[in-house]
Amino acid sequence: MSITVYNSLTRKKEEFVPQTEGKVSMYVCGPTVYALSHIGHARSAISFDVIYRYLRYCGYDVEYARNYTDVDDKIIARANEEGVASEVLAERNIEAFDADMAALGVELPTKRPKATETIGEIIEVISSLIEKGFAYESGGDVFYSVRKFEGYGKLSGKKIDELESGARISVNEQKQDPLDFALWKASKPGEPNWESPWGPGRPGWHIECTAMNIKHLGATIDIHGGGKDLIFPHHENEIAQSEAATGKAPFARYWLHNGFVNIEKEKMSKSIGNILNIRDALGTQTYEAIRLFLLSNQYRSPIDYTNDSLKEAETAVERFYKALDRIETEYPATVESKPKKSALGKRMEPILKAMNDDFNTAEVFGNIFKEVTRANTIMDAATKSPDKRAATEVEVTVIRALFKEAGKILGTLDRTPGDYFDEIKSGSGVDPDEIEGLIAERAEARKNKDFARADSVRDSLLERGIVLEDTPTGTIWTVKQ
RNA sequence: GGCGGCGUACCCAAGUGGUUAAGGGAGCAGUCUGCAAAACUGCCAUUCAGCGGUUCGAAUCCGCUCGCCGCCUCCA
Repeated sequence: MSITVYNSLTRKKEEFVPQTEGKVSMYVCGPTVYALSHIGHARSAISFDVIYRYLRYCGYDVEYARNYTDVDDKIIARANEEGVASEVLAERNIEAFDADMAALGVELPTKRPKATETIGEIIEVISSLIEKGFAYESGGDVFYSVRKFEGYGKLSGKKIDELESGARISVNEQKQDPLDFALWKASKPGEPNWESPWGPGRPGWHIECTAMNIKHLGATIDIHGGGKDLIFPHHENEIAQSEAATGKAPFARYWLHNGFVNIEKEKMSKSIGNILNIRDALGTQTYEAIRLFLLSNQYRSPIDYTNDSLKEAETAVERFYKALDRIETEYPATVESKPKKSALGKRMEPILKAMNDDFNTAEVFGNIFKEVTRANTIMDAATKSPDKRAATEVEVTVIRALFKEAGKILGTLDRTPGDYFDEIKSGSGVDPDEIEGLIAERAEARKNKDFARADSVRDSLLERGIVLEDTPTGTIWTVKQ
């Protein structure tokens, strides 16, 4: 079975064949660290995290680089507003980003280069572009001459002449052509700067990705990812820089782009003031629910983040963990025993088939929840007819193993039920001892057939969002969000 | 204006040429329960924005119409 991916460059699904058998090189544009990361960064990171996880699951040796752009106009502007050095601001936001990613269950890429650690390579690439006639120096700045690169526009489908007629490009006297973009910017007083053949300055926006790609992954990489908005101009310019500098095409063999996250049907933007930071989102729901929600949509489609849809996702996560908890409680042997490989393989087939089709995680969840229903159904049947217990144990062993496999791929539904429910309970701020005490009181009342008293305990707990469930093995409680 | 995309049930959403159109949430009814909750069962799109066309056969391909969105400027 092979993986099929939608390639933005060709605008169609293609079979994924890495340039070196068994190995994959992948680069994803990371954040420009001028502020806290928002839910859109989370979507990009999680989408490519799942791709990274799945490629390794399929046995590939994956070199995965995700950069930090830590020198940039916005960082400088923000640092000036706050009255701190731009290095300090950048470092602080890198730490925050790393913490957010960890909280979302995003695995660490194999490489996490910073632009400021790549200045030497950036200068080399720019020098080579000047030598080859693709770039020119002008008053301490260096610009890329867009018209010199024949394939300009091939990723975004734009034509240079049409871009030219668009009046929105600012005119800069230093440029030979308004479409040319900066590779190197001469520094103004007080700005971070590095020595270069063109005087002190700093890199332009697109060149750092080219340099980091070449340095860490080589002239031609397998997968290049990022948000859809980066297609133009960022990725278009990366192609122009990289292919011109190395003389090798394609720069990236497969271009993958994730869709945007809207908030309550509106685009996130500073002017609307509806930017949802990752840490705020994590304050109201678990990482499992956030990931399940984001991965319930095809990664290329836009997605609408609403309070209701996140609540629904959390309910679905709860349903999953309840079933897993029931399997492990009623069939404790499943925790230790392993299913037959062939049986698990057969059950995994639809999930792998979905993943192989451009990482269709939504369909994977469909399969997981089908298995949830099936597990509950056969366990119900075995409770009624104990002679079915042995066969049921074999089946739920397979299902539990399937859940674990899927959890590894998706990075959600991958904890123990205990850990999940503990987080929900501790996040609610209620005192477990108090609840347990009330449950004991209610149990006593029920034993004495004092149902009025038992129900009043239950009702008062329900008002606080605590739901009691009487099971054969005792009363359990959960917190409703 | 140029380029790209979307429109599937009450809501979210998968399915992109061929058995009964996944799954989640909500709702209704039943089983279970002291009553609940949870779980299970059944019901909930003869139909996929509309209209034409191609085909033995289309939600899936083509054309047109309507509606919505993104990019073209910093942006994940």
